[in-house]
Amino acid sequence: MTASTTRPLAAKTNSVGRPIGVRERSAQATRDAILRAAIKVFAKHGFSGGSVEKISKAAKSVDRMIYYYFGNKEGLFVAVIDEIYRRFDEAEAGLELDTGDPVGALRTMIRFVVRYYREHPEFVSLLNSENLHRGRHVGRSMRARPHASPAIGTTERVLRSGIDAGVFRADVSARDLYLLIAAAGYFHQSNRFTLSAFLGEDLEAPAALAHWEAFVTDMVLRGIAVAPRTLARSKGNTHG
Amino acid sequence: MTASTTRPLAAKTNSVGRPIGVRERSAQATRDAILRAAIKVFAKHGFSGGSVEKISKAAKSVDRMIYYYFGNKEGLFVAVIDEIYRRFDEAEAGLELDTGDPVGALRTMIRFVVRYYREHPEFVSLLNSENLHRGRHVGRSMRARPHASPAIGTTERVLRSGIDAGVFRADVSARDLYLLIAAAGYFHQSNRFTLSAFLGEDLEAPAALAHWEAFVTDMVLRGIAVAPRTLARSKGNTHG
Amino acid sequence: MTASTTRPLAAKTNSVGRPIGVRERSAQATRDAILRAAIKVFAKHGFSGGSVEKISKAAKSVDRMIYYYFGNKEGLFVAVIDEIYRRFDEAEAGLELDTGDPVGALRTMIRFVVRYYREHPEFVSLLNSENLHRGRHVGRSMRARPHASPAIGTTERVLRSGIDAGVFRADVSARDLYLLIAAAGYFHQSNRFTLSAFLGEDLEAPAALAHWEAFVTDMVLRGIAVAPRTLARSKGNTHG
Amino acid sequence: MTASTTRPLAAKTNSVGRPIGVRERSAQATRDAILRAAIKVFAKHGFSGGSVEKISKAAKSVDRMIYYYFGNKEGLFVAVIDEIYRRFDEAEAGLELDTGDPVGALRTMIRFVVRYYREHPEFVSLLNSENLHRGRHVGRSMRARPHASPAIGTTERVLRSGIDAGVFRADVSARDLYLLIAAAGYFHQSNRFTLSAFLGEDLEAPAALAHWEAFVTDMVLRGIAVAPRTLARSKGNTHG
DNA sequence: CATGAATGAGCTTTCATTCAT
DNA sequence: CATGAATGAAAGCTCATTCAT
Repeated sequence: MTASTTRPLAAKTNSVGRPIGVRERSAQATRDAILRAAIKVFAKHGFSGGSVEKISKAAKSVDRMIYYYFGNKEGLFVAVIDEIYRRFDEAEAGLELDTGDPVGALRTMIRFVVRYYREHPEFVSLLNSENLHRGRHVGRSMRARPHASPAIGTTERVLRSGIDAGVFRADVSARDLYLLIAAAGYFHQSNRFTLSAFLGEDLEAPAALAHWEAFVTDMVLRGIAVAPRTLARSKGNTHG
Repeated sequence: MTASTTRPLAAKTNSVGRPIGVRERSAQATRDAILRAAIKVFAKHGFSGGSVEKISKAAKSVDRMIYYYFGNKEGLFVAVIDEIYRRFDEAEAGLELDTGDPVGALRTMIRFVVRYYREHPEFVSLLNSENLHRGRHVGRSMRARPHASPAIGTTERVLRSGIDAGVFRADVSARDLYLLIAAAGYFHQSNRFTLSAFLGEDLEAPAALAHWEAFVTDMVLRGIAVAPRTLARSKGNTHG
Repeated sequence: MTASTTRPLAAKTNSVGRPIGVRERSAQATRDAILRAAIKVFAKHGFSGGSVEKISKAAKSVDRMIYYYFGNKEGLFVAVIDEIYRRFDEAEAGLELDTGDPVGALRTMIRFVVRYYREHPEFVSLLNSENLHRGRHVGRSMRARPHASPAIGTTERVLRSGIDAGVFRADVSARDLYLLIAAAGYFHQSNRFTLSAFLGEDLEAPAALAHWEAFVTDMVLRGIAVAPRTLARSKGNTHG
Repeated sequence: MTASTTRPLAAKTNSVGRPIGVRERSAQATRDAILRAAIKVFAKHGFSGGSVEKISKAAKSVDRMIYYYFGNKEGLFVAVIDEIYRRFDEAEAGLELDTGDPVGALRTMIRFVVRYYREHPEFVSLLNSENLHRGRHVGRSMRARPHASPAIGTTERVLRSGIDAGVFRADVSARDLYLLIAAAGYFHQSNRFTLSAFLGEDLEAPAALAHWEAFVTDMVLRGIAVAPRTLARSKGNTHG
């Protein structure tokens, strides 16, 4: 079909060449397809770079449907942020932690976080986009959400079990602990490209990930272990 | 090594060494103004969102000059990435570390990194943008740069002095150590908006920063301290 | 065969055959106005010189609509080429030729070609533009078109009738004959400005056209006439 | 050299990377290089599409020099038109024609014209550009030139020798004859792309050219041959 | 419920050209 | 004689969005 047909080129569908199943698709399916496409596109190009057209094309729908279901581009982005948090919470809820083994449970926890970021690069990328926009959208979707994150609750339980068992220090907050774990996993994934250039090695290699996971686990466990003698609190306390 | 790496913006001679005339200095000033404006605008809006017009306006110049000096938007972004790395390296080089006091030196190092990110949000934001684009630009400016970063070199020296003094473990690499410190500082700054919503508290408050810096310092120092008894290596080794 | 080839601009139904509403007719009208304006503007300024803005203004529309209906400037040019060929074929199809009078029919044919070029300078100019661009666009619209042109088919019929009547040579191909006629008409029109300067006379004057038409007709008829003695085949054959 | 150097990217030369010989080149050599480059670029892209930058780059010089030597883009185009006519006249002047053999001389003449166009596509293309612009530039360069073209003078001599020898008709003007020959050669070359699509065969193939040259020669010679009985002058005079 | 048509503002980039030595 | 710096205008094109059924 050439440019000289009656139908405009920019139209995504027409009565002859419409992508299969668009009309037949239920409303919910269309909405879902758009949401999924938006996650991909926004993750790849950012909020500004992810155009409405790219998304509608990726969803095999048309621009107009985005406005129909999400109001506007920003509304769609809010839905995207909401959805990726939902997915993360869902995955986290599936974690099986043995509180009878606090160290093992913490290892599992660390492994989960580090790997979740790695396996869901769109989560990391989208959070970066959201932070670029100063959290403008997250406020809108988080309002209905309990402020304390489930993940911190989980960390809290693990930490407490360790304290109770006498293997973890009592003066560490779950919040701080979780943030440090998240930071380690997040940074390694989020900055993998600049770091790879910076370090001259490929952080995406599986071995690099395994090494990092082991290192982080080691450092965190040492950091919260009950220490026979406190070394680090003040400068020069144990030596000299 | 590129020209802007070796020659700071304030350079007073041109590439042939001839003393600069009025016109030429204004040329350099125009270029510098554009670069500085670009850093601000790209940091605030990302690469896609940071329009050429916004930049030229902020630089009190015109669009055309950006193409004259940097070829295109992407060339400007490359120059921006180059410049922010240069600034970081420069700041890092100014660090005065007493290798006679390894713990103190490491504290200083951590404080520097955490605070640099906090005080240079554009650095963090721009690195995020660059990673969104899969490091497309960093390769162009980093190619001539020695792979090992100065910061890791510094970390290496501090770490070694501690090992020599018998206070730091010998089985930790400077690379890993530096990455963990960077991760902690970076994540706290980069994700401050989503984390603030997530945690229901303002991570930008000075107290929040001080708390985080103290926590990270504590955890890192404990993590690399020589431990009388190894606790964390394998699950349930000392306590079961 | 493309839509605009089969369906003239005045088509009153859309591609699904549904009678058109007010809005849809206006859509078709917009598209037609753009196409007509594009023919004029591209003919006058060439492809590069014919700006999208000039066209949209001439069509009393806006730039954006050109992209809506034709994708981009090149797509519009493809549609233009398509349309002018369609018009030529249409005009040619309207020719009434008496095969009972081969010489007369050929005269008519020559007159038609020479005058069509003269009366449709945009056709000539646009073909020149298309050839400047190495036929990049014609391929896109011609692919579905039968390779032999209708005009050559017509020439073939006239030629054969003359051969059958014993007045035209049998060893001349319709293709070559048509090309020579076209060349004569085309060149006189296409190069009228440089030729006018070159010859010091105005080729656009009606008398100049009439003279040229007569000369070409005479030369062509002599060229294909059955000759009692072959004169021109080889150098010095009959007259030495 | 990266974008962050002091020198602008858009500059074509600088003190380090200047193309060899630019400064050392004599003024005349620079002018010639620009003129040659302009011929190529204008021939390929037309007047509008041939940008000053493309030309200066192709000439391994800088934009500014074009203004220095030719005033502006239009002045350069005038010089280009002037130059290609000069070259054609020069080539034509080199033709050796035996007036003792009028038919052979005319064959040579036809061969020269057809082949010159083929071997100098830039000539054809540039004349098309000039005609697109309604001969705006040719007037400026032709003013000093004698109006009658050398080629027509040559044709005149050949024609007269044939008339004197009794082999060519006396009622054909050199002007008309030359125009027909030129038309045939020009059209075949100029429109080779659209014709190739139109006819479904490649007019650029050497065989196609040879065939065309033979056909044109045959038709022209038949057309101007003294005919024992006039056939073509008026409709139906010899038949029926 | 769904969609074709339309749009104004903005985007990045290139244009031919002049300024000021 | 030659050239680096600068520039306003315009180029082609994409943007998110609304209109009108």
